[in-house]
Amino acid sequence: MTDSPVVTRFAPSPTGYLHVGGARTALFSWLLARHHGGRFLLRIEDTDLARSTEQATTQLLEDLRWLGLDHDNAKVIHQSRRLDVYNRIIDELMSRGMAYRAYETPEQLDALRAEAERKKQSFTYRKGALPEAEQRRLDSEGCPHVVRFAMPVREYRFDDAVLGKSIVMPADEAQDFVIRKTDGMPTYHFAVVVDDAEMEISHILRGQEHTKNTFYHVALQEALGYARPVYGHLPIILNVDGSKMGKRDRDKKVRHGAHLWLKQGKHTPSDLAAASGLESDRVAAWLDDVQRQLDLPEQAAVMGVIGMSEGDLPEVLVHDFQKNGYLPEVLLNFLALLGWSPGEDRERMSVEEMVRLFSIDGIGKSNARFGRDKLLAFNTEAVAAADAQRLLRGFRDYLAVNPDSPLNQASDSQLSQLLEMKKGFRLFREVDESARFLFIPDDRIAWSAEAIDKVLRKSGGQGLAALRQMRHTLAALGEWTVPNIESAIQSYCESSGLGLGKVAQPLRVAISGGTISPPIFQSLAFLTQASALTRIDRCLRVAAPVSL
RNA sequence: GGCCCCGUCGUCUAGAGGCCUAGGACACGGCCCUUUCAAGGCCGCGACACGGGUUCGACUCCCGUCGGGGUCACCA
Repeated sequence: MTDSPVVTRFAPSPTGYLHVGGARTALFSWLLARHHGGRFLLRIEDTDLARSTEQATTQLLEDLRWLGLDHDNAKVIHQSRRLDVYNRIIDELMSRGMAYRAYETPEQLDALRAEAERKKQSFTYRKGALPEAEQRRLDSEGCPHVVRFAMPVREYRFDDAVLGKSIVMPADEAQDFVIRKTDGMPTYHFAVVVDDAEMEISHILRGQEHTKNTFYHVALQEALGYARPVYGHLPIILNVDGSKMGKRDRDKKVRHGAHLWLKQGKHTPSDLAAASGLESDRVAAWLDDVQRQLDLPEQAAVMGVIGMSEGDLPEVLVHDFQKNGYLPEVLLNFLALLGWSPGEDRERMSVEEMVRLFSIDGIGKSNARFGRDKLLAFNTEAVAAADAQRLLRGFRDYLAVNPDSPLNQASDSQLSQLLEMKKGFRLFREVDESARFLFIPDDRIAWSAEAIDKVLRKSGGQGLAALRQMRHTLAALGEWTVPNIESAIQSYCESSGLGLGKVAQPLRVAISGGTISPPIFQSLAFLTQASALTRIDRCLRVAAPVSL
C-alpha cells in the first residue's frame, strides 16, 4: 500500500460536445479520486488550433457540471496557454541531443510511408536519414520544421492497471515521434507528459485508443526524469450494432429522415434549404455525401422542417441525454456499469455508493455496447423514487436546454403538479410533450386528423355524440375541481352505459388535440372551465362541420 | 495487412478449478390491472465462440482457430 495521494485528471480536447465515452472516462477518473479522497483535475487539451473552439470548452464544462463531476482545480488548465513551458523543455531536450529539428514535408512523409507499405514494412521514423552537414545547413536557414524526440531504441513496457498485465512494445517499433509541430504547438504526446508530471497525476485512466501512445509517453518521462503514473486503458463503448459510436450516427439519421421527406413530399433539396434557412449548395452537398455533417444549429433547423424531434435521434452526447430528460445521476450509474461492476448483483447505485465501491479491479476488459433500453428503465425507476424537489430541479434542468417548450412559462408548483399527474413517466421529455397543450392558448390547439377520425368519427360518430353530451354536463358543473369533474363524468358513464374509455378519449382529443395526455380529470381541472368548454366547442366544429 | 487487446443469455454483466442443473439486470413472450401514454403484479424464454490439451474435475489454466475491437498523423 502506498500512501501517496491519488490524483487523477480528465483532459478532453475541446472539439465538440462531451460524448458518452468521454463522460465515462471522466466518471471513472472522478470516482477513483473521490474513492481515495484524492484530487480530480481538469485540463483542456487545445493544442490543435484548427479544431479547438472556445464554445466547445464552455459546453464541456457545462456538461461536466450537469453530471456533477466536479474538479478540484479552481483554474482549469489550458495547454494553449503554456507554450513557454513546453518550449523551454523542448529546448532543453534539444541541447541534450534528445530532440532535433526535422524538415520533411507532410508530402515527403506520405511518400515514405507509401513506400514502406509497398514493401510490406512498417514505417518508423528514425534520426540519421539526413547527413550531419545537411542537417546543420537546414537548421541555420530556419526552414519550417517540426521537432522530433530521439526515442531510445529499445523495448518498452508498462503495467496496465485495467488489463492487469504488462504490455510490451518491441524495440523495432520505437520511433522519433514529433513533439513540436510546424506551427510551434506541442503535440499531444509532449504536452500530456509534461502536464501530467507537473500536475502530479498519479493515475491515468483513458480510452484504449491510447494504449500504444503510452510507450511514447513512458520514453519521454524517462528522458525528462518524471515519475511514471499508473496507467489503465478503458475498453471502448460501441453502438448496439457493434459499430463505433459517434456523433455521425445522429447526422446519419437526420439525413435519412431528410431523404424520406424529399421523397414523400416530392420536395427538392433547395426546398429543404429554403424552408430551413440554409444555403442550398450546402444542403445539397450534405444530402449527397455521407462524409459531410451539419453543425448543431443547422441540424436543428433541418429537423424542424422535416418534422423530426430530438427524441427520434440516438443520444450520443451528454447534452442529448439532458435534452431528452434523463437524470444525470442515472446516466452516471448506467455509464459506470458499462465496463465496471462492483461485483455480486449490485446495479442500482447512488453516486455516493459508486464512490464507496469503486475500484480499478472492477473495470472490465472487453468492449461494451451502448444499449439505451436499460438506461431508460433505470431512469424510469429513479424518477419514480425521487422526491418532489429532485424532480423539479431535474425538470428545470431539462427545460433549460429545451427553450422552445411552452412549459418554460410554468411556475414551480405547476411543474410539480404535472410531474405528479404523470407519475410513472420515463423521461422529462414525455411529461413536457404530453402536457404542452395545457400551456398553449385555446385557439392554438391543432387537432390531429388521425385522432379525430379514430376517436370521434369512427363507429358512426359515437365519440362525437358522447363529447356533445359531456359538453353540457361539464358546462353545468358548479365548482371546477377534480372530484366534481370526476363524479360528473362517472355518473354520465353509468347513465349512458358507456365505459370510461369511450368518454375519456373523446374528451382527451377535444382538449389536447391528440390521444395522449395526463389523466383526463386532472387535465380538465388544470385548464379553466371556460377554456375546456372552448376547446370542446372548437373541436366539435372541426370534427363535425356539417352537422353544426 | 503488421502489431496489440478482448471473447458468459439479444444487451450490460456476476463468476478468480469443484459453491454452476451458470446468478442478476434490461430487452423479449404470455397473463393480469388500466380513461390515453406510462407505471405496476405474476409467469416464462434465454449464454460459457469453436477445437485441442492440463487436471480426478474446467466458464475458470495453456495452445490453436474463428470472431470483435484498437492502432499504425505535424488529431487528441
